[in-house]
Amino acid sequence: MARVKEASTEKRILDAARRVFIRKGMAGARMQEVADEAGINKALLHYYFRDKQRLFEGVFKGGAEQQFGCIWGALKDRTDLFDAITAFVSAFIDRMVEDPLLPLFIAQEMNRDPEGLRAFIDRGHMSRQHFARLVEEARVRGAIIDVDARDLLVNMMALSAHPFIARPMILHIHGMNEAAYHRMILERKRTVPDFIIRSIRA
Amino acid sequence: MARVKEASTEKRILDAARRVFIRKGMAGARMQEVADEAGINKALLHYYFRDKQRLFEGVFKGGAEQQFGCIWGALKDRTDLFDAITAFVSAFIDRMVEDPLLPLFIAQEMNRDPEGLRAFIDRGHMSRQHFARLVEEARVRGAIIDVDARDLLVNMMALSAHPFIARPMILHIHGMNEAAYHRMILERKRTVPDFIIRSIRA
DNA sequence: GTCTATATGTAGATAGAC
DNA sequence: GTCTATCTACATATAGAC
Repeated sequence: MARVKEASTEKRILDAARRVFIRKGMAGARMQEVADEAGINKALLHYYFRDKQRLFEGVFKGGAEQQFGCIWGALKDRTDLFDAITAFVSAFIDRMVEDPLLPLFIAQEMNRDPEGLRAFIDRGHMSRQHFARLVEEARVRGAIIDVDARDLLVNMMALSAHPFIARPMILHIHGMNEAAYHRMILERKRTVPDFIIRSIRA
Repeated sequence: MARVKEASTEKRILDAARRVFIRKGMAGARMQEVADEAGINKALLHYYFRDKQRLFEGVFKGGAEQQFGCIWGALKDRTDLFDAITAFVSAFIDRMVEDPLLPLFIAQEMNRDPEGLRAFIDRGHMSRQHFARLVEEARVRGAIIDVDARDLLVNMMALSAHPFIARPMILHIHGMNEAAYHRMILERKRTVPDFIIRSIRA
């Protein structure tokens, strides 16, 4: 038992399916591609997960905490709005660097089936309430101008997520190569919070 | 000839295909659905456009001017950076209200085939150069802090496009109904330029 | 040009041997 | 549990009548 175990077949299927679904979306994903990427055979997918839909759910249901927990979590511990904004954007970008296609995938699938990935999102509810309180508190003590907390959160998510969603467009428009793009992304962990804070500071 | 003509079959196919492709993406779109929506029969699609790929190209090749011309055009005529930002965001949002699924579709398809929609994007090249000059000019005369024009443009596009791309998520996260969402979108024609300008003003 | 009917290809799903 | 072989369903594409 001291021997390092190979990842179980089920685990390898889930990992492979996750990559393929995120890369191609539900409609574009092929069971064959998942099988190939898991190093097994198509029939075995159906043995573990009855059909494509269930495989999809097996991958993404209940994975919300793992996917976004760290991002919403970054908000939770903060007592200062500006710190919260900085931590959120930084955590968001860090997470997306690991899985650059995730935001596009989620946008795609939520559009196809708004109920489907609801669990994906719900987990941050407490954190969002906390964030709204930080905004209100900062407004009361005159640290920021009068802004809508929901609008602000939309802007934070937009500025964090969009460079990943629009990656091919940005590469093309600005004639960037991989390295330049990656540099821009990393710099945005600093420039985006600055951008946001400058615009709301009283 | 004074009689009002029905839209030609080819035109109706293109219109229907456009709607279906934007709604479902290339992978998710079905020829049958296009045929139904055009009020004709599947075989006729193949008569006019040899296959699905060519239909897709027939819809989206060369349509760049129509799709984005008005947005880049909004930049072109401006001599003041702040006016340019306001006009761009406003034009972008107006355009997206007409076709709310367009930004998600483009992100999706550019990811699938980065070459495919290149023509879609290229048209704004002159406008982007003009925009970079406006940024530089504003910086020289001390109207704004030192910002990277490319980053700024990314932020403008992010703040304009993301609410459309993430619509289902925003509805869900903030517990909005259609009306509230629509109100927020329209208000963003004002709040987003304010947000941007505040953050770069010297 | 437009239709009905049909062929072809591909992907999801099952049967059954090992 | 894992494989090969096969079935079924569906989507794209074509043939041919009108």
